[in-house]
Amino acid sequence: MAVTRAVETSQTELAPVADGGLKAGRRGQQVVETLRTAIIAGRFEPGERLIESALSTELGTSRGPVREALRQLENEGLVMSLPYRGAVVLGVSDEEVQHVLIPIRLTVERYSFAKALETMTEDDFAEIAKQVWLMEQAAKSGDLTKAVEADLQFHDIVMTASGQTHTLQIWRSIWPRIRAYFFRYGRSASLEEMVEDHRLLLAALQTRDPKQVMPLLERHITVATPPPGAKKLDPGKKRR
Amino acid sequence: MAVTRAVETSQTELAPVADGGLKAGRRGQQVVETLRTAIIAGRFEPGERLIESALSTELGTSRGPVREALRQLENEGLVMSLPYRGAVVLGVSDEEVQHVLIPIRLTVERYSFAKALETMTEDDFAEIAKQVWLMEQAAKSGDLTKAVEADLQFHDIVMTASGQTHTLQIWRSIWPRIRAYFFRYGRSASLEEMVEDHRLLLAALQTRDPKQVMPLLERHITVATPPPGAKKLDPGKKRR
DNA sequence: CGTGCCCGGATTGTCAACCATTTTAGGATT
DNA sequence: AATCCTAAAATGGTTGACAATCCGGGCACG
Repeated sequence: MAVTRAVETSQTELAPVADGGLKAGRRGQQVVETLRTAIIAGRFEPGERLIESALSTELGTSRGPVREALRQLENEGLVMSLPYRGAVVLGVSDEEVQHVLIPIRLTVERYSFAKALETMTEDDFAEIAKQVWLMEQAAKSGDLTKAVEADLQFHDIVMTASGQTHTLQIWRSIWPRIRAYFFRYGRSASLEEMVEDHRLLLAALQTRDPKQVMPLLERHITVATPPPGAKKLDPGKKRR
Repeated sequence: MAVTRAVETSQTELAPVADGGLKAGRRGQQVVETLRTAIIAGRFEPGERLIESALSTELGTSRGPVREALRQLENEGLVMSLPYRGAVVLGVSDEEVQHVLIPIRLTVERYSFAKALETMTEDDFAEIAKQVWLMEQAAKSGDLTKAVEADLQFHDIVMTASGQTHTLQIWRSIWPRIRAYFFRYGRSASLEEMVEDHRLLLAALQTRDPKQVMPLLERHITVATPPPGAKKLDPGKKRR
């Protein structure tokens, strides 16, 4: 009873999200995280269809949360959904990453970090230090996923601290595609470099001096941009 | 049976969306448009709560489409929703408009217009010309709403023609807040100026020469930026 | 032999009724 | 006056059923 696929057969298994009972919280959010992780990790190919009923039985929920999750993923640019045709996984072109996603990330992070310099508390710094430490551990054991998670948290903490609603919201809708891109094609710099970047950033943040922070930040964001060689995969689009 | 309000009593009436029977299509999408228009036009105050059940009865649909609509509006930055607390209308700070939203709009439109120069067909130009004409008519009769709608379509057509999925998606998530901002505080330039801008832009596009287009585009986007004097309104946010 | 039409299965969109979970606002108690 | 408690309000999720739409394949026709 193979699920219908639009591209290839890459039989992806998803663990139910309803079990355990330990991790509470809204089902829908867990569905989002499960699917997002799966897509970013490349467990779904671009072009592949995501069928609501299939996902809901696989994840052990009803269609409601799955529908909401798909909408969320659509806003994160990981899928595109067409009326009565459902959601398909999207790819990202090299060009859009370079010319649009990275510049936007630069814009939001520059603004947010500048704001955060004025508002961050000692607790915030401590929380960030924790993420740096986690990143170090992950780097030592070569756990890319954990390192990336810490990276993510690092930036999320700073941007949350800046208290800029829209900026944060936009950032959260941008990063998943960038991550997906770097996961699909050769990744960015080495894990060690990544840790070092963040260690320096934390130190700079503590000085609360924009002149210290901004160069590091800009370098950190723009450096992780490997040479092209990417194909796009960006299924069907019609006129308006 | 006044609806519960969090800020003031601004008794807003919404026409049902289910009637008529002429305009078909997914209910949910119509709900989105109704609410978006209402918010942008300022018929809901920032801080005001949007209650699913109230909206669904007012609009004549079930809660399902309303829920999806609220999610969509959340991605457009018009509302923010917190777990078990529902959706609240958001304001936009002057600063975020200047330092984040406008720069992002610049990024996506520059890229998209450049791409479109290579791909636009005669039909596209014709469709754009139609919007310019509609804008002229609206300007003559002083119909701001219609003029803005044509403006919107103008840019949407070009960006759709460019075929850049993510860029288009991001643009659609950005413009509503910018519109809301300009509607709330004194608007941008005059309608005549707006028409002239687009007329020139269309002519420039037809030359397919980036050197002709870009200066006009950048001026068009950045010019509409009235002096500050804005308050923010950006209800409750906690730590992560 | 190709072309176009029609049909039925698959999938999304919507509805309705219901219960669980959580927040919130009063009210009672101390 | 402050605290705790309770009940109403609202959201989150479930189920089951339809309606609307898309898509692929078979069939008749040129």
